[in-house]
Amino acid sequence: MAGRNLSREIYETLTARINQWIYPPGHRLTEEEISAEFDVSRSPVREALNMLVQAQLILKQERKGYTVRRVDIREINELYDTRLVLELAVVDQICRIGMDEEMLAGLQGRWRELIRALPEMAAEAAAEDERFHETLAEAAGNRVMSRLLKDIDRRIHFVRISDITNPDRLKKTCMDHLELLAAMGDRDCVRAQAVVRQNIEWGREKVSSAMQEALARAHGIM
Amino acid sequence: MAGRNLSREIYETLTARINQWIYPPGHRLTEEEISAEFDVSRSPVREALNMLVQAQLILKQERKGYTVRRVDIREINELYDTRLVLELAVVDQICRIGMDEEMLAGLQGRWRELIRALPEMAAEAAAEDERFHETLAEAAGNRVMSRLLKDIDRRIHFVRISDITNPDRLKKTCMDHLELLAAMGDRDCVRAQAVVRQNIEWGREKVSSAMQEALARAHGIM
DNA sequence: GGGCTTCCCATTGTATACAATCTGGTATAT
DNA sequence: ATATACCAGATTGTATACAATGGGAAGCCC
Repeated sequence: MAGRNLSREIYETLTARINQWIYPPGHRLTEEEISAEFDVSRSPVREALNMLVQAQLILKQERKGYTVRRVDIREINELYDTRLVLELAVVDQICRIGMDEEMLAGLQGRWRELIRALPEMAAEAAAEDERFHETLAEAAGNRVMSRLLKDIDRRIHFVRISDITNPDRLKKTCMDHLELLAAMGDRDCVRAQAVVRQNIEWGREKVSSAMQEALARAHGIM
Repeated sequence: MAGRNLSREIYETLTARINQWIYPPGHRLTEEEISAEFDVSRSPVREALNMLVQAQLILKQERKGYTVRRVDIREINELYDTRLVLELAVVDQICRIGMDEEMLAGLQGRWRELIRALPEMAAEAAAEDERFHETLAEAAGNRVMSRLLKDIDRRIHFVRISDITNPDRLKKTCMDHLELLAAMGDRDCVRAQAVVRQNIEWGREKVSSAMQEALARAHGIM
């Protein structure tokens, strides 16, 4: 059973399960059990679990085991605060140095497309949204911030997914993105930052309802 | 050879060696070699190396090996930019909510002590400095930012160490910290942010000279 | 019955063996 | 002389076996 990277595959599968609450918060994971399920040895499983610990998705208690991290409202708020700070900096930087015309046009095109083809495109929208923020951070010329934003997004993924799968919310997300792009095109920093602030705060308000949805979905599956 | 956590010990030893440029950028590391040196199996070594990859200190090329990451000036600048953004947010938040009187007094006391006992205290100053920024982030009530700042500090550690070991620079660091504390005590956000900005920009200017020092130190050791 | 002790089981921590893959060089054919 | 095929060494990827630890349940003493 060798060839391609097992650790990564297992990591991604487990990540998905955690995000979908198939493994709900508090769920216990053991190396033995997972290696049995995937029919691999403990070695790659162990690496996958270590990655999940690094990604802050699970908790490791030495010699005791792994558990899916409980949702901590305060922490989610801190993540939103941090994301806000970083995105404001990114947008500020872009307004300062200006955005590549081609990139701007490309993003606008894609999001206009998306808003037109709603809600069939919803599935692709999730990935597209992550790419949007990633592209912005890169446009600002700061790969470190780009990566931090990605890490933060991963940790609030289960909340954001609600924004995306719900057609109404997705529509608002599209509008926000287009307005943000327009503001940045005009290099209007104040307006751009206002959009970002509003967008993120609006997402934050949805946290508790998103959690309920996640819980319901988890129960629906089981 | 079991009992305490070998991976962590190895990780910390290797981290120190990388920061001191005992393993200079580009240096190759192999699991076999390290396990031989520490007289342990490849398992804990492998975990330690994975941690170093996560910490962005080394690079892993699948089925080829590990190398100490080369210093990338652009990346260092991005790290400084990110650190600036986060620290400004922390200070802003503290000015907004006010700082615990006791904590403020404690920090002021310690840094006045440090500045008085210069330069004998230089050794302790390094750890004290990291604790300072950590305490601030916690005072702002955002543990996520605290952790991110810590991660960033780890990655620019070899630069910061120059600021600390050099008596003149250390003195300036102390003064900056005291002024920052004073400004935050007055809840004077503008002044506090100005101090932070100045302090970080000043550190950034020292990057290239710090790198030369690190290189010289590395050669001196060898 | 309550508290203490002891033992066993679950689980991770570590060691070792084997498989797969990449790199480089060398031999061979043209 | 050059290009190609192939072999050997180095290195990580994976599997398996054993050690150590911690927790909980059962049993025992009071």
